[in-house]
Amino acid sequence: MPELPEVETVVQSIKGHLIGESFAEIVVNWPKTLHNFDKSKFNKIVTGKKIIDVKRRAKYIIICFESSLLAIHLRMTGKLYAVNKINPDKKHVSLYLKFGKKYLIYEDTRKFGRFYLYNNMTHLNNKLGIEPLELDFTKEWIVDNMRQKKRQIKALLFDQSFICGLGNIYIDEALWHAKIHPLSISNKISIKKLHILQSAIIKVLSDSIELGGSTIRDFTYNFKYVGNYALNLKVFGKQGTECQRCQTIIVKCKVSQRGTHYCPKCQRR
DNA sequence: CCATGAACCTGGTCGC
DNA sequence: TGCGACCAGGTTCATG
Repeated sequence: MPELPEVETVVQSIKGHLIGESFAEIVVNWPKTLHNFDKSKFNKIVTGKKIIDVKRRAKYIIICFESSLLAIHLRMTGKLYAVNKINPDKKHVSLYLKFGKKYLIYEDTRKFGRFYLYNNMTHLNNKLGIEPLELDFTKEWIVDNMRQKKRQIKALLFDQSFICGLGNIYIDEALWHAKIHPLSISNKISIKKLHILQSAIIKVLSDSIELGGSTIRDFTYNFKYVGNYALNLKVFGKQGTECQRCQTIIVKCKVSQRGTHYCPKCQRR
């Protein structure tokens, strides 16, 4: 489920349920989900503590308490949602948390997702890069920082310590908008294209948030959540179809070990 | 510093 | 219908 817009969508959908409440119990079915703590540490530090905020940092969902926080990363298939009743037929429920009369369910088919427990944001802030939807992500920033690196642009955009929140879908989309080949080397891209890339990243992410994220395949959210941004995708999953700008057939290849979609005519190397 | 490949997991799809 | 190969929105670690 997880790039910035999808994570933001999750945060907005659970926030109202959680603020002001506190967790009464944790039930863990897949212990590895708890990355740097266990059930007894959770009970000491989190149980009974008031939830004062729920927010997003990069692709992490952050549940804040007075003097600690839970950071949740959905990785590939994690889903986090609030319900009034447990559904015992659900497969892949890695863990759930009871709060008030409700439950916060964490479901994860592939079991890659992780929960982290920290005192504050320092650890995450130290390893995460700039937030693309914050005001300091400017045209000057992207030009300065791309010039200092000498890397394949797609790999660089994947790097969460550089710009955070982008993933395979929105990288391909942003590069198409800016007419940049995914293998272009960061310090050789024209200033003009970098400027377009900066606005394309912001546009692609914020448009998607507005539409509730992209729901590819069957990743609907707790029945009521269906992201509609998939309708706006220009290249992701469009291999074999015509480019909307020049009618050339979109191709798919591998970059950074990931399926990569681009227009061979608009996006020259 | 940078690129590549493997590992972590399960399920869906495609070709034979 | 069955089976193997390959694919999937992410991150981290080891290796060259």
